[in-house]
Amino acid sequence: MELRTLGYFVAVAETGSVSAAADVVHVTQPALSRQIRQLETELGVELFTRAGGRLQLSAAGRQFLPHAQDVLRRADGARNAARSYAAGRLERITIAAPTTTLTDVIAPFLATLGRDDPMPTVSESDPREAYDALRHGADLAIATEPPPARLASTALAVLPVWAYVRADHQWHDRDSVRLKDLATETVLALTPAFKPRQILDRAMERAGVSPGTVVDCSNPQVAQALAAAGRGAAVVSDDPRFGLHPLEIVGRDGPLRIELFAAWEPGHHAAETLGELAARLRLFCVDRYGADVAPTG
Amino acid sequence: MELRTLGYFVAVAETGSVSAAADVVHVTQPALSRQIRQLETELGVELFTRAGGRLQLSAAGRQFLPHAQDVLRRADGARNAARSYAAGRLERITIAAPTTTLTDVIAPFLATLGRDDPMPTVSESDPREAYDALRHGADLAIATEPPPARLASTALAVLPVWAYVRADHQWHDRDSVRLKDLATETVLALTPAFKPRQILDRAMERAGVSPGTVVDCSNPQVAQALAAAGRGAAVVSDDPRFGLHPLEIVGRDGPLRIELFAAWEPGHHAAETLGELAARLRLFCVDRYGADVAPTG
DNA sequence: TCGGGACTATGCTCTGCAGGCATGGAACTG
DNA sequence: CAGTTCCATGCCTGCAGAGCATAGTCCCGA
Repeated sequence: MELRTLGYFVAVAETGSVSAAADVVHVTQPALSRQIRQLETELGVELFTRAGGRLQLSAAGRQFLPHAQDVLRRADGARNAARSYAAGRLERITIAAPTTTLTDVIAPFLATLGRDDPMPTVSESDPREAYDALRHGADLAIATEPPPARLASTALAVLPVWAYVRADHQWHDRDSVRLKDLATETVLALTPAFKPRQILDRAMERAGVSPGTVVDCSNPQVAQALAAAGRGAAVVSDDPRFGLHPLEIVGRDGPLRIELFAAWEPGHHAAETLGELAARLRLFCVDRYGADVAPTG
Repeated sequence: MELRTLGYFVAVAETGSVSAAADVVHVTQPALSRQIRQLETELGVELFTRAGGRLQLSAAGRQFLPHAQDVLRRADGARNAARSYAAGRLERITIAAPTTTLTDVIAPFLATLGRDDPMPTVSESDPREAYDALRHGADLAIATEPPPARLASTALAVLPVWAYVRADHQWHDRDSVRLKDLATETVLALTPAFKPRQILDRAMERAGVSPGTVVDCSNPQVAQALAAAGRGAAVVSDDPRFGLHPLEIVGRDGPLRIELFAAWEPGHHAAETLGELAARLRLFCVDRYGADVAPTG
């Protein structure tokens, strides 16, 4: 049973005769006649009754017909899908990103996608391995490391690393805090696996500031919750919760910032679409986070 | 693109290598390698990336994979369906019957079918052509004529032809009426296309009774409605409506009766199932109409 | 750095099957 | 009864698909 054979069967069933169907499928009547018989033998079912030199769809054939038509339709669908991939279309897109980026940036961005856009799937990835995800099912990778040169990429945004304190904190009327001042407060930092923590550590090291009390939080929400409880300053890059007051953290080279990049395989069949999507994501970041966008292309 | 080819693609995609897939689909690695390339050429899409001697599903391939799997699954479904037809199973059944039988007998019977029974479709047919319907899509035909010998068949029931009169009619305390008495009342009969009318006409002729006033009604409900309006006696075989009072009509050879038969093609792939269904329909008629069942097999 | 192993691609060959042509046979039609 | 229409069968051919042998490529470990 092959698609060709099924097509023959459907043609004969629909035209009502082998001769007529032969015209439709562009083979000769004898070839078609044989194929139909072979199909019947293979399936073990009489699809047609041969009453009086003519062919007539049998009861079994009537039941089988919709199955055959269905398979052919699906096959057509698959072919068309392939054609659309060849044309650079993307039906579904898998986006790999670290957790924080996923919830704060990607998720709200996905909400802006329209019906014509690919159906998105997201895959949480370790920030260090985000670009590797492109080799294992992801179409677009978002990460905080600059992507390797071999990938096509766009810089999406430069986001501040915030120090969040309670509204009644002594810093509640300030917009920013210097690193060495921050070191005097209990720092509710993330574990070193998180980018904001790495940035904080590096900035402290470069500024020669020795950290004061640091509490490792496994999760930005926890850090913020502790800050809301007045237990210190949460250093994260998330959006603020619990009515916390945000402060920029000023280091030796200016405010602490975390970069965001989108990257994809340049050989991806829909590389163009991916580029457009990345550009839209960048604009989305501009809208959402103001002018803090990297000019790099 | 054939089912075989799609199977090859899925095997390679799922095993992750041509060599491994070759074992699965029982062809040699070179043959498989070529088939995959041909499929890619035909579809115009790179399904795999050939990075470093190894094959890796490309983004387009990842999108295409579910399509291919779907087609294969459906094809399997079709094959299984065919197998079940070969085993005499029936997924859907089309029952042809005249209108009255359809609403009064078949419809309530269908309500008793279970989930394992075939999904029924009914087709209203002219009583004279019911058996011809077997040649044009019907699996089971119900009719009032005895079926031709070449068909497999069962007698289902013998139903009375009723004379329905209003509850305040002069006959309201009688169970039956004789033909010649009926001829003194206005007879609300069906058009001659309906079996009850034919039976009435033949019985009158045989009894040598000349009919009195006869009103042709195109439809049993109309006849009953007129009877309910006190315009005469409705002669039909339907169930009573409007609280009408039923009378058996006694002719020369006893009460007027209408027979009901089920017939099907003896060569039908599910002839056995059809026979069982007909037997159940017969039992259903017993339950519904009492002992008025023909003993014929 | 080199050799072995694992994998894919390609050249060559062969076989089986699909399809074409010619023809026979059956049934309906006028 | 001849003509037409349709399906089946025999025979032949060409091609696609599959096998075998082998070359090329990459990775890994000694």
